[in-house]
Amino acid sequence: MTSCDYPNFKTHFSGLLEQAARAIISADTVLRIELTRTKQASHGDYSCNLAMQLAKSLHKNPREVAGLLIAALPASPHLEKVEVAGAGFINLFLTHAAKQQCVYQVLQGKAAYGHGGFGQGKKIQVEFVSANPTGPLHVGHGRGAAYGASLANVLSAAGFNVSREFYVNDAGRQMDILTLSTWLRYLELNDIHIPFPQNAYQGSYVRTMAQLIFQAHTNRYVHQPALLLDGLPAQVLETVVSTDEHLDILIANAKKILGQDYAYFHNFVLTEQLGDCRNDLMEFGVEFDVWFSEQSLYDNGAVARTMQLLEDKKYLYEQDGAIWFRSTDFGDEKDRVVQRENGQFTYFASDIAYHLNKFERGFDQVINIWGADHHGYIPRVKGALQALELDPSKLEIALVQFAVLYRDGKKAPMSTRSGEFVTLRELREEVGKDAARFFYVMRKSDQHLDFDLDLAKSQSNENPVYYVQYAHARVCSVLAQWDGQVDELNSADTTILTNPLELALLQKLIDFPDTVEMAAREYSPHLIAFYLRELASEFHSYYNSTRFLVAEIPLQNARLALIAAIRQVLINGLTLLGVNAPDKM
RNA sequence: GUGCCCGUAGCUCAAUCGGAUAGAGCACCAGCCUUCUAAGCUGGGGGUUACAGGUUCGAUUCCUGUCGGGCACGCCA
Repeated sequence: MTSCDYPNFKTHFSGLLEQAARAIISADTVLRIELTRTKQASHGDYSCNLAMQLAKSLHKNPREVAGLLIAALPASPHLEKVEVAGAGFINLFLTHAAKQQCVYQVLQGKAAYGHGGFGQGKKIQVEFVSANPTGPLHVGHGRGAAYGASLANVLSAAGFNVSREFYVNDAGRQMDILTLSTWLRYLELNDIHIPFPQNAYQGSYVRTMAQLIFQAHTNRYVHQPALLLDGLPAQVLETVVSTDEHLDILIANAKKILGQDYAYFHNFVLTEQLGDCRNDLMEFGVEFDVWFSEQSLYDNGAVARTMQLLEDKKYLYEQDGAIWFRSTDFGDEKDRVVQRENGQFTYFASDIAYHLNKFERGFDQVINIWGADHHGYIPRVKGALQALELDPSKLEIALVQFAVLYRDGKKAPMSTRSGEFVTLRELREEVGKDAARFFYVMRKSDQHLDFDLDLAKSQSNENPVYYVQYAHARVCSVLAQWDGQVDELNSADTTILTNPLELALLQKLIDFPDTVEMAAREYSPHLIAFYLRELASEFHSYYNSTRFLVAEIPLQNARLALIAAIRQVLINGLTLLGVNAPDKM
């Protein structure tokens, strides 16, 4: 059987219902055919509420409309029967043959089963993580990484041409603070002790970087540290409290004192942190097509050009020595500074240039995955796009709530600056990549995630990923004990598969491509995780109720074909989530 | 204070742009291994979907208000 003989049933039945509807309504009526999978077997396999939608405009009751629609419904070889039920639902029943043939679709489709053409090859960019390279990734970044990577996989499977991008904030003040922090720690190693500002980077990795530089260069970068405190009020030496101004003075002094060597420190810490980040993500199964440098937007003049564009369109003005963008023209609460009094561009300025650059690259859709704490930033970015006469609807911003950590039943503190945080690397080492990846996408991304570290570390069966992986391992075990090749199962007679458990499993396999499409449409990879749990659950029930390796060869082959197909779909789904499917557990 | 998000079983969460009797997991109770992996299965109890109104054939979903929680309100990124 070829794929054109075997349709997507949702699409197939939607088409039939549309034809039926056209026969009883006027041509200009807008139709929205909604076909949903039923929850109860007695309601058939697919259900449609079209009759209820049309009842009002036709001045007939919904059940009567449903009757008319069914009467006008073209015949289909895949349709066992159609019924009117409840308030006017049209319930469609698939033939057993249609379900049974799905096994061949899966076994022949292999890794491609579930992939579809919903995306029509459109170019879509997913930008995610984009963490400041100022320290290790923590578990909050981990969620964005897991969500973004899974979403990108899902979109790709659904037929989009996906580009995964990491925006490297290598130009900002935070990098200067990290550079300063590292130099201060380096000076300490040379027995020069300058009070370490409270709001500088406290993490031990800063000392580690200082150590590396010290080991390679001893006191080469000591210079004149006494000048570092120039311009600082005397009392800062007496107190640990430090302000932004304090840091800015230290940074400016450090640049002056170090001269060319400042660039060495800056480059060293950037390279070190970015490399660490990249390795961390790679080990987490998260890879990017593009690492986009913020600094490059300054180096190639993009920021200046973008500011000039806004200036030409009269969206910029000067006040209090700074340059402001009129974001209130586009619904923002207040106008925003793009160039500070000291001449420095803000993060927002380069971000406008970055988004202009994204649009110039010709994506049909751009998705930014941000931590939910950045939601207030959305209106100004969308406003900037409008100011540049770009279509804001092409930019989708998916907010990911931070994971809230619990340790010993209490919230664990998480702050990059204070150094009190659980890193993504620690999490991976403790619970494993698979559990972490699955755990992260078990919840809808815009919901808070309570991450119980003790539970996640427990390596017990409470980790839901084991349940799905175990189903896969069980199929592998059975097939290993059978002395045949899976390819032989393509000729199995699946019409023997008629018990309710088997029919439900067959329907579940049919659902997979629809689930992938839905996950892509809704930017919701968690649907894949839920689907996999359900498929695994139905398989485990089947496993416990039915013996596969039986004497009757046709029956055995039919059952083995089914579980081989289940295994394939488990693999395909787990792959979308970046989770391994081990043969043995 | 203003804006955005959220409130579903004891706990953590689903519920396909408004659909049929609101579903899972964990926890709890009772069962199932001389048979392909018990990291499994079967059965059971558990709900006024925060609260009060509104919209309609139908509301966990949309609107208004109240209460409770989170986040954001920088010339940080």
